[in-house]
Amino acid sequence: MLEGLGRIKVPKSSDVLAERLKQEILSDAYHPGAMLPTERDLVSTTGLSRGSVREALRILETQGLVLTRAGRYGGSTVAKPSDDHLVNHINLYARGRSLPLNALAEVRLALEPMVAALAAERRTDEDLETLRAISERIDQAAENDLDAFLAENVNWHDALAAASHNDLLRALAISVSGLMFEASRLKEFTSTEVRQRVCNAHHRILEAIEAGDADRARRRVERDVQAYGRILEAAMAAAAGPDTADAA
Amino acid sequence: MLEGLGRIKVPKSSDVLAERLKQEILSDAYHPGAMLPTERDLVSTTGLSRGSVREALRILETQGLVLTRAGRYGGSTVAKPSDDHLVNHINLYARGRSLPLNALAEVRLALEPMVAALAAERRTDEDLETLRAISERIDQAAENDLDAFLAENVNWHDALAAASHNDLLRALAISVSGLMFEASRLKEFTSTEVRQRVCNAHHRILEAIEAGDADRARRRVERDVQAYGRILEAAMAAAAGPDTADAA
DNA sequence: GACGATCTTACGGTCTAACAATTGACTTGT
DNA sequence: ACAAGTCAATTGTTAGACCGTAAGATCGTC
Repeated sequence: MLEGLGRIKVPKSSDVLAERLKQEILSDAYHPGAMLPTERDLVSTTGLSRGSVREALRILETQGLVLTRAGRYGGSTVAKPSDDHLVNHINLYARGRSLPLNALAEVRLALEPMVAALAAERRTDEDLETLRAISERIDQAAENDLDAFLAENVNWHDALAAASHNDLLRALAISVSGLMFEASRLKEFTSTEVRQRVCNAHHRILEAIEAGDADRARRRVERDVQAYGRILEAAMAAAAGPDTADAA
Repeated sequence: MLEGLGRIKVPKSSDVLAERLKQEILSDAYHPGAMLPTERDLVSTTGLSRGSVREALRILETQGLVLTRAGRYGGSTVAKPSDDHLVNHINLYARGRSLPLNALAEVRLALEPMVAALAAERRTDEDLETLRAISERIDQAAENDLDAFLAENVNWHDALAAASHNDLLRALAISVSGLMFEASRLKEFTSTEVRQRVCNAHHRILEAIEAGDADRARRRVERDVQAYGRILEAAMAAAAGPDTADAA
């Protein structure tokens, strides 16, 4: 008998087409904004049906490689995968697998200090202005408006990540922070005291970034993230049941 | 005239269906492995055509939320997004935007030390065995077999990331390391001397992980990654043109 | 000549109806 | 007991038609 023959995988036609188009797109030849052939052209050149061609294009669209518009002079254009796309996929991964909170906390502890260090080195005047404005809004909301406080807190971390001027790092940091803040909102553990500590932490971090002191910014964020993780975990344990809190 | 009415966005039927199914899937009600309705059932319950239903399912499949099999008792089942899915999307983001090498290096510098620290704390005996075996194979391949060396090097970092026992961190680390090693292969800068240094670095890191010393593992990986980044960047600068090397 | 309304047309968006391929359970034969 | 063949429900794929959209082209009016 023939050996070394595993299960024979018969790929779907749309997968094959999507893969080939993907290689074309990534292979330098296509610059962002370039037009792909129309669906009907692809039908005639590939010999596939229009349904299969459309499924292939839908795959590429989901991957963020292509953008499709209707109407005359519409069609599919090559695109750069957006930050939002990457963030969405990371969120899907995390939510779909219901990752434990401590795993998220660990990743965040890896990313955010680096974000802060780079932000201290590279922040523009505009970055600083944005951060200061958000920081003020957070201070004002800390006392009475919980929703606004949480929303602005997310904005603050977004702005900080943007100031790092590293797109990939920014997307990863935003995703992970967002997931953790979502957990915070679910647990509603944010007491007035905690909010005050968050404000103070922001002030100290912003100060280091204004001074351009990368190491200080890194250390302060590291401490802040660790503290936040501990608080959240304690809140989770308490919510799960006080009698099991010491099991870990 | 009516004001406050921006551009009216008319969503595609398949997008709407995909979004609604996605919410259902993520909303606890569905556990991985559960069956979705058949395409024709979805057609009758939604009132859409089968083509639109299939496009929606293809979106979910690309997002890794669903797995579809043909044949009787086939259909779409709920799935957890796999590591491979996430790695692919990150790679698409990085390649599609042709991120600069230093951005990748920075992210790697954030992730890998944390990987090593967690690996030192959590590695099982099996993890150690795998790492030792790969390390030996790398040593053997370092002298003569460049392809094997590069391949085993990737394996080593995969195994290290796995030993951290943090799925998200592992997926992120694998992606970024993979992208950097790809760049290494393109530039073919790996001289015998560099390879020897890589081997030594691996030995020192493995030693710290065997000892369970998280801080030492973190510091050693940090130093290693920084050194690797500098070497790669120098090689890239040299390849781009010796006269522009000092411009940075 | 300028400009707004209308027409034209090339494209994606959607639907219907069918047939092919796949696959696991069921049945049958020995 | 087991192997081969049959069956049926499901996805995979195709063909053809029509609708909706949007931007250029044309025409009419001032």
